[in-house]
Amino acid sequence: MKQELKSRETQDLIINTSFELFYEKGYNATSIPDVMKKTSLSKGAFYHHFKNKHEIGTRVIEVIIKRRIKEGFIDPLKETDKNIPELLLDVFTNRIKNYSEREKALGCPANNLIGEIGYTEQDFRLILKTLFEEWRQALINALEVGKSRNEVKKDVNSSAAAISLICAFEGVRSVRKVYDDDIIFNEFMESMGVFIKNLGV
Amino acid sequence: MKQELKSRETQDLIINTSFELFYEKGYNATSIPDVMKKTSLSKGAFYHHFKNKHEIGTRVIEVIIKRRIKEGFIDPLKETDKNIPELLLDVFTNRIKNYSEREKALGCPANNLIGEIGYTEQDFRLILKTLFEEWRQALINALEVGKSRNEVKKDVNSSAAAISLICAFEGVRSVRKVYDDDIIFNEFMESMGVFIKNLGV
DNA sequence: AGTAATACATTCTAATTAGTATGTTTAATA
DNA sequence: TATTAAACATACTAATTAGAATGTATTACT
Repeated sequence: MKQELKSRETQDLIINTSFELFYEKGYNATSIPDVMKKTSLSKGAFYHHFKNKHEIGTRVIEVIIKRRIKEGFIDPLKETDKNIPELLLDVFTNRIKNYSEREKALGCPANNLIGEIGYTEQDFRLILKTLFEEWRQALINALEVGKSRNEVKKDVNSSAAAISLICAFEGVRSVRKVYDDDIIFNEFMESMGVFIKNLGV
Repeated sequence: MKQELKSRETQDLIINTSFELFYEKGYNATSIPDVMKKTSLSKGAFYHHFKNKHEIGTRVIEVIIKRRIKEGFIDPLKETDKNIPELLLDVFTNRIKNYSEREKALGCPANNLIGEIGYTEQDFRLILKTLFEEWRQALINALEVGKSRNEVKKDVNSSAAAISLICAFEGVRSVRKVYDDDIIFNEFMESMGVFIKNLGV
């Protein structure tokens, strides 16, 4: 059992380190030696636990990126006892405003991967698609709950509003990367706030 | 003079080919041999005309990507004799709906580059920033003209609306890449249409 | 206690890379 | 026409890469 624990620990270390480097330098620009140097482990350790670079890529998406979006954007939407527009406002503006400089400068890890992979890595794309779809459904559900409680306008197209929020969010994070300052970022956040408030009755 | 013409022709071929491969596979995943194999020219030709990979990267952004955004999104905004909301609707929804399958699947070249480059390629980021800023100014200007002619609501924050349009556009193109189908894409386009119509009086 | 399997480290290979050096041919120039 | 310079091609180097092969120490199992 001690061995299994050690194995898990090492795998987690490799996955976390890979995520950090993918996030900072991009997937293609990060090599396995790069990752393993940072873990202070050997290349042998890597290939003992993972088949190849593609596998660590999928693991990073499945474990880290998925968790980040779930914890930050999907799970909070399940607190449907709260007022829905306020909940959305909190998730999409307040939370984002408090991002660290690093996170603002480096953008959204999921979005970065999407940008980097063309038609090449279809596996990555499909995992991300499932994740985005889960996110979209959570938003739709929240909006529908809001409608049923008369917190959200009945004529709001939940599906369209959901996808708008996701697109807008991914969009700012990209554009913010280019600008690397908060001026346009905050300006957009205001618009986003207006948009969300307009969903409410 | 014949020599200079040939030189220009070759450079253009290398730049165009580089763009295509960067667009399809990403900047980091594309090698100089990759590019030169596709041009049917030799590596010597590349290094005769360009200093290194970084230079072709900047040239691709400065020449191809800049041109695409200017022709597709900035120049049309200068036709301010047209009704502004209609103009925006045309640029941001109609035009995009008619994108080729390839363009929809591969996303926005500028956005892809932003996703791929972290803090690494600051030079690329700065060129793109200038381009985005030009785009934003053109949008602001169009909206202001619209206000002066009473086509756009006076209480619209032109700057915020401009950045919203850019972020939304870049956002969909990312999200569309993940989904790889037109359902959410068209749904978002509708929302975008509503947003633009709401800018009008 | 002895055997096997796991968790690595070390060493290797074969491919690919960016970039250089050195050709050769064609075109411009004096 | 002779010289020079530009437009490439060919052949190289040195580094880096993914991944395999082979070692060794530690843990689990009988």
